[in-house]
Amino acid sequence: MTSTSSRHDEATPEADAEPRWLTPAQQVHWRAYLLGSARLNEALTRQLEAEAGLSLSEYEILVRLSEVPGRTVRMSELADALVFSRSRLTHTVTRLERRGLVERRTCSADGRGVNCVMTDEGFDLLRDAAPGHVRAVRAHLLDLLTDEQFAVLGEAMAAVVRGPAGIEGDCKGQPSA
Amino acid sequence: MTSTSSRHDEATPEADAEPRWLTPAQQVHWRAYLLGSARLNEALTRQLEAEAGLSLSEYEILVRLSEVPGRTVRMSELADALVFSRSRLTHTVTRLERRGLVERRTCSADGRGVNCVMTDEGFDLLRDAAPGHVRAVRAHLLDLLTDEQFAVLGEAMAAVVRGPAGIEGDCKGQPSA
DNA sequence: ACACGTTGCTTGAGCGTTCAACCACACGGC
DNA sequence: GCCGTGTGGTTGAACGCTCAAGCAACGTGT
Repeated sequence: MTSTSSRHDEATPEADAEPRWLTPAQQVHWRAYLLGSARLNEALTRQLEAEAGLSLSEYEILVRLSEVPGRTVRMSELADALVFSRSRLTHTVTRLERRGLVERRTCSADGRGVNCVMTDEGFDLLRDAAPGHVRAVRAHLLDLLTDEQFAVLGEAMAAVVRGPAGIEGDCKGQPSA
Repeated sequence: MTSTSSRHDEATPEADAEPRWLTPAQQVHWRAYLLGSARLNEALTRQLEAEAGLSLSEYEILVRLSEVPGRTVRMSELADALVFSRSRLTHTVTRLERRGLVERRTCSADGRGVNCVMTDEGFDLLRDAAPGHVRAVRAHLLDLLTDEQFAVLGEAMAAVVRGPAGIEGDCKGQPSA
């Protein structure tokens, strides 16, 4: 998928300074990445859904909230930290709020701002959900890799996060938008 | 996100043979993975959408079709190869068909089967779309990594695809379902 | 004090994926 | 021949995300 190769249009004559296709080896790795990341995502999503009734996004929000004193974070900060669009965060928090895991509180000191506060229920749910999630991460990723491999993977993805060197259009902050 | 750490519940007394949390280093890598894969996906999705009006799923289907003689693949094979649910494939192919990029043809030799055939239009579109996609893959992934790193990444993800050693519940075939 | 642009968040429509039925054909036993 | 089971594929509702529009409060200039 998402290829990159072509049996129809081999290496083009134009100087191969900017190669049009991937080498076979690159293709194999690229496809492995696509497949693997899809599978991993799916496995974690299912596990969380089954054991805690949470989506990954919801889980990430709860985790973030649990990490700060007061379990309170402003919507915009939350969105930036998780690299969610504001709209996405609004929708997801609305769902969490309906379930009583989180509360909205208008921000003193800035009438526009909204603070997202984790309730005790939310905290308890996260506490119960976390071990299973960690187990899943281990089972589907960590335990399958050597420490070496995992470290390289982490560094590689960190490079991806940093993004292409000179870009202006789609670098950081809001998911490009 | 998706943590794995806890400032509230340190190492539990129970033999730490099965550690409950990730080490700080592991956390860093894990978060990098989550962020990076999200970003990469987004970048590629946007690029394809903008330049060819295709989603990644649609693109993958076209690629697969373009790779076989006759540009014809049975729905179920397509689903297995791409690791799409059957339903997802049906919907996506329906959209592609409406745009004239693909045709459905009932399968001789098995009345239930349906063959998915790429039209010339579909092929032309893919041909036009591919270079831009490859460029994006390079810009957002390949060019940011050393060959070493990319190779390790590929192998690591291949291990993920293979999955946990002894599982019966959710290994291959249909996305677990 | 007031208009203006900006920032923070929400809203609703549209789209793609999932899930749970569901139909249609194939293959086996009888 | 005819049921029953299994397989291939489709359908429609629910759900989550995106996008574009909207509203409300801040801040600045005049």
